[in-house]
Parts: sequence; C-alpha cells; structure tokens
Amino acid sequence: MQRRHPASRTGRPRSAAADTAILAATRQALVDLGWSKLTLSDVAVRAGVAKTTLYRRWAGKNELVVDAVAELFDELTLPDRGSLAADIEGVVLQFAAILARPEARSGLMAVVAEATRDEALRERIRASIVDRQKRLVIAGRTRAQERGELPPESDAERSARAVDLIFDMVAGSVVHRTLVSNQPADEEWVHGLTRVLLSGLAASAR
Amino acid sequence: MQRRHPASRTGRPRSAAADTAILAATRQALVDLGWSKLTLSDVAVRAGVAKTTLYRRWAGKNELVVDAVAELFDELTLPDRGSLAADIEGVVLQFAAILARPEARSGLMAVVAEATRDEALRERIRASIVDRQKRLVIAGRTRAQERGELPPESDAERSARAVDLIFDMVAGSVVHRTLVSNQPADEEWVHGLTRVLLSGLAASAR
DNA sequence: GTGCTTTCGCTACGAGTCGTAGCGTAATGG
DNA sequence: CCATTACGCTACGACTCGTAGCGAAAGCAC
Repeated sequence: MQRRHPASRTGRPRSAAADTAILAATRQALVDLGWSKLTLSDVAVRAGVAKTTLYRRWAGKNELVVDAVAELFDELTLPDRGSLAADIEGVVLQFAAILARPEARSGLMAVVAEATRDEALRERIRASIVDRQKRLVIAGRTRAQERGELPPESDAERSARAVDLIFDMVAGSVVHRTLVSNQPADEEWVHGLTRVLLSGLAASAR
Repeated sequence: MQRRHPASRTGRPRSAAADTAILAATRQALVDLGWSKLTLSDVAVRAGVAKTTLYRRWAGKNELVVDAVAELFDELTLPDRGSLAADIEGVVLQFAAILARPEARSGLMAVVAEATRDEALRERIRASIVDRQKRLVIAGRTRAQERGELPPESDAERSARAVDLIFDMVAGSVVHRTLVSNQPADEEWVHGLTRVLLSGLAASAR
C-alpha cells in the first residue's frame, strides 16, 4: 500500500479500521460471490464504507483482491522440526491449509490470470505474495545446509536456480493439486511429495 | 459440446464454421483484452456472428473460454524419444510452449478460479483439459515400465496415487514457473525439473 | 417444387455495474 | 480558528449483460 504523500502530516488521517474492514469484506465477498461476480459496490456495503472510499485507496478490483489475499499468507512461518523433510512438510501443510480456504482459491488464481496482461499487477503479486513464500524456501535451505543435510552452495547463480526450481515445484504442486485436480493436499499426499522432492534433490545435487 | 437434441435430423444445421470462428475469436480476444475485459459482444463481432448465436451455444463466458482454451491442448502428444527422461522432457516442453501463449495464460487460470465456485465448470475443465493431460502421464509411465525403467505396478490404488502425484508435480511446476514466477520454462529449466523428478521417483519407488 | 423445422442475423430492451464528480461534513495539525 | 485531507452520500453517463421478438435462410422429408 503506497502513500501518495509520504510526508503528509496534515489533514484527517485515513481510517486504519476501514482498511481492515474492507479487506475482510473483500475476502468474505470472494467466498460468497467468487471473483467475477464480486463488485466493489458490494464490498463497500459489507465493509460499511462508501464506495468512493474504495476508489480513493485502490485503483480497481485487481489491486484490492491482491491485498486482501496477500494478508492470508502472513501466517506462513518456517517451523523448526529438526529435519529438512519435517520442515518442508510443515510449510507445505500450512500452505495447503491456506489454499483450502475458498477466499484464497477464488482470489489467487484470478489475480494471477489478470496479471498476465498487467505488468504492474505482476510486480504487486511478486512483492506481496511470492517473495514472502520464497523467503521460506531460502531459509529452509540454509538451515538444511547448516545441518549438513544439503551440500553447501558452491556457485551463487547455480544456487539461485535451485531455489527457484524448488519453489516452483513445491508451490506449483500444491496449487495444482488443490485447485486443478481439486483434491485435498492432506498429510499423506504431502508426505509423498516431500519424499520424491528430497530424494530427487539429494540425487541431483551429486 | 452437448447436442441438445441428440437425434435431431431436421431443420437447419448449426454452422460448424461458426464454431471454429467463435473459438478462434475468443482466443484472440483473450490476447487483446484479457479475461475480465473480454465481452461476448466483442467476441461476436470478431467472429462475424450475432451475439445471440453465442448464447444459443454456450451458457456464458466461463463455458466459452473453457472450450476455446481446451482446443489448445489438442496438440499434446507423447513423443517416443527412447528414454523416460527424454519423453518427459518432450511433453513438458510442449506443455510449456502452450502456456507461453498469452491466450492460454489469460484464459486457463481465470476459468480455474471461477471453477472454485462452480461444480459444473470444474467437471467441464476436468473432462476437457485435465484428463487429456493425465492420459499422457499414464501412457508415459506404462511405456517406461515396459522398458524396465520403472518397476511394474504392484498395487493398483498405490499406482493411481503415484500417477496423480506425478501429474500435479509436472503440470503444477510448469504452470507456477510460467504464470506466477513469470519466467520461461526453457530447456535448461525443464532439464533440471526432469532430473529431480526422475531421481526422486526412482529413489522413492524402492 | 412444397412444407416443416431449426438456426441465423438483427434490433431493442430493462437491469445491473462501472468509475467519476460534486458537495457538505468530520477529523486532524499548525 | 484555519488549512488540509478523508469521509459519506448522491447523481450521472457509459457500458455490459442476457433475453425476447422478428423475418430470412438453410437444411430434410415428401
């Protein structure tokens, strides 16, 4: 969320309560109506604010939904379960739990689809959602290297490519399982995913 | 595409040329406008047909776009390159080439998002798009077992779960790489994905 | 050819949404 | 008290939606 006037000290401040109410109302509207039938007028009514207030803070539906969905991923953390396999399973299960919520399912893919034709929206998604997740991959990898479960990185560029690959494989698999195949990413499935991934990484790193 | 009257022989037949023109116009509209700004009126003008003709054949925007996008996946085939690794790389590269097209990028994720709140649309996507892809996974797996690259299936249910996992990992990784991370699934990346996947499967099958 | 049936193109329509402008009021800081 | 900004509310033109009604066109059966 960008301040239009970074050093604006005068005037009536924007209501912080309105922000949280609007984002919560947006998520609930996603649950009730889905992406295409969600209207900003409806969100305004649900949040108890005027429609014009929405347009003063967000450029349109896309930007609003990105912010509303991004908040869902704030709860992602990297648990320390003692082993790389257990850590991965923990994160993936958290990720799956978020994607199980209807507000995430309806909103996330819709904004990704819109972002294919909107560079600014792509950047917003990257900064608000993707980077936050990728940080967990990097942290988990670093911790595994400290434990000796993965060999230390020799080449920086090569390491970056590995992180990108792992990230796309983990997040992509869970998203595809949940949204396209439409089946739950439960513990059994996550366990299988983790096993294939770790075996492949260990063998491929040689 | 369902015939309303399976045994209707009388009357003026529906123009097959109109069907192809409409679906092609829909894909072009996806390129030019994206999902949210695509209107059926615009598609009708591009296709050179009346708007009412569209509503006589499709229930709405969702159904039309699913059919338009599904045609893109018709070209998917399983090449015989001699080894499982080469076969996988071939299919994944085909899949990546399709997802590189803007009409696929904009359309596919949008209908997936809409499908989260529409059971009929989910079924339509499964039948028109997902099953077609999954068949390639099954065929490739069978061929690899005949070659002796993978152990023959002992348990049917266990085998089905493995196919599902592989499918979600392959398709999900490519989709996530292409649409979310917004980077090309080029040969180098596909090679890395294949290596991790095969190593993991071989090790995990023991 | 003559009917019969279905599709087609076209026009028109009410309903709903969009994003903006204008205005008076509320809430801050100087 | 005054300048400044945010807010709620109303109204507005422009656009899209999905449907109805009409006459014309294109097939098939006879």
